[in-house]
Amino acid sequence: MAARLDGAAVTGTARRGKYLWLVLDGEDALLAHLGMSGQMLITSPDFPVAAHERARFTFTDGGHDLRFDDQRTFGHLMYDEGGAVLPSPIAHIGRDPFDPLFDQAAVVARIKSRRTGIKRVLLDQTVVSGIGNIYADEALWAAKVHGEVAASSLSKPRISALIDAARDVMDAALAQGGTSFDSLYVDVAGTSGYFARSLNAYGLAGQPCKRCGTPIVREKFMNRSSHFCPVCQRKRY
DNA sequence: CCTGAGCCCTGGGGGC
DNA sequence: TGCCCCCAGGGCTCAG
Repeated sequence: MAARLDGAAVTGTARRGKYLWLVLDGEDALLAHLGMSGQMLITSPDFPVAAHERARFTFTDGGHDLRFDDQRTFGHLMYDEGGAVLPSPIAHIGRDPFDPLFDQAAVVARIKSRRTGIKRVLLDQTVVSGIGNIYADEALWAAKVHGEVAASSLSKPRISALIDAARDVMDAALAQGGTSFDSLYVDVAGTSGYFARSLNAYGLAGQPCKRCGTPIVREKFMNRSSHFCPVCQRKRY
């Protein structure tokens, strides 16, 4: 990878869902996924080496380095030849709700065709990308939908409203720099976001629902957690 | 097809 | 203090 990157020019940046890539010489891609704990940091060259620095990119036009830090190593970097427009390893990843070509009617129809639980579908990155565990819980809370409801049992307008809720909550989170619980979650300057203060369900087990006062419930789900209001978010309605 | 389980890792926090 | 267990913005593969 280092050999192929040597002398390459970064001519653009792109993203699809949770994947991001640097366009190299207009043709190739340096593809990255941050996993759970990855960070892309733009730093001064004399900035100290972090405990979990995995890669460092230096530039000939002076100024800053680009560093990839990752504590848990669930993140990864890949060089993809010819991947400038869409790297081949992520061809199966669906467009995210911020993509200008995101076809909401088509996504709604595809979700409607699934009989599994709606939260599982929201997290399926081949259907709609970019939604993770936090924003799935927040979108479900906002749209008053229980995550275990069969996707096929929801009406198309309700599914569409759920996607709108996911887009809205991610938009609001972006405006505040994201959801940071600790120093693992930072932007390229190492700054934490403030959206954790605005959460309505995620991580709030036992605390009163901000709509109805009923304590938020936490349940195990796919080796993770789901948080929801047992009154606002009905399994049947 | 769909689903759940397991796994890839490190580190922080709580209970004993 | 040490030890153990649980937990963490994710996603892949595999068996059934």
